[in-house]
Amino acid sequence: MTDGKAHSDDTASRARPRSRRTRQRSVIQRVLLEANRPLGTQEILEAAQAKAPGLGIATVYRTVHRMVEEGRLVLVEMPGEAPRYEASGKEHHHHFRCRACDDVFEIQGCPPGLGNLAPKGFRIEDHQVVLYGVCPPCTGMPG
Amino acid sequence: MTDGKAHSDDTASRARPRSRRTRQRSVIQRVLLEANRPLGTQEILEAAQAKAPGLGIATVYRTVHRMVEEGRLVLVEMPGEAPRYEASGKEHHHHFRCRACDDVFEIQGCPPGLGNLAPKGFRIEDHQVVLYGVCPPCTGMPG
DNA sequence: GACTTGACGATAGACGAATATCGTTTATCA
DNA sequence: TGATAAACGATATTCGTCTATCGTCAAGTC
Repeated sequence: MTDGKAHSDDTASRARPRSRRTRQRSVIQRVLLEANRPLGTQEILEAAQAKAPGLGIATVYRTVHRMVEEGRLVLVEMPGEAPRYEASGKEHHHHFRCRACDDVFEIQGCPPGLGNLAPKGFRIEDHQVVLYGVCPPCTGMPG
Repeated sequence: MTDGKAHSDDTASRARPRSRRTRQRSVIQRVLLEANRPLGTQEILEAAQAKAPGLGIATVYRTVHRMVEEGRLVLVEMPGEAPRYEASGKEHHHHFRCRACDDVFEIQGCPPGLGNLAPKGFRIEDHQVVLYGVCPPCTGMPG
């Protein structure tokens, strides 16, 4: 570090260059925050390009990383798949992955007794539950 | 395809060439079947090389794939990590991942009520539970 | 409107995991 | 024991994901 906190704009993290509000950035943010499910980079790219033609994959990565750093986005990893991202600040929840459309949905709630699963000696700090099956649209049922 | 099934050796799967019992193969199999936890390809390689110096990574992949095809091994995927493999035929179980040593352990049992987690309309076919924390050796406790 | 520089798009490169290739070794069996 | 081809080790190649680079564009500011 050089002179550290220069004057004011010195929030929690480091003094990052003042960010600009661009069309691409707001589109990507809107896509992510309005989706009620975790999206992968390719999904984000396609959804964003619908609203901002020409938008490139590098911008998706740049924006996603920035949002994660800012704490507005959370990384969601499903076994054997590329990372997805979802809006942060939600209540504790898990995910459901549809085997028909490959989309991932949020599942509220949490099975009880998870803390007692591991035998004595294991210190459990966290957990993750993934459900697999078919989502309502793919079963032909309404939401 | 040419003439299809030629004469006899036409079991359930395709007619695979008669397999040979080599030192490398038995070492890898033993490593996997004796480990009571899922192993990654690198782990397998290192463990196997201890008993069969010079053993190469290609042989690990070859053997693992063969064992999966044969149904003797099961693919275990943890979020955001490379595949692991464990002996098949075990009872339904889940996994615990130690954040200190990165090893993955089997956890017997299964939290109740998983089938009721998803809202109406979702057809749940399967599930996976991953626990994170610190394993007994890493906490300094005995097994 | 002009300037500064953060952000953009395109794309080459890095990276780790997995596969394909190929000459050599060796298990198997007549 | 000798012939045959499965299996081997080494390594080049591929693959998907992500990062770095760079010339251009445009948001923010005076």
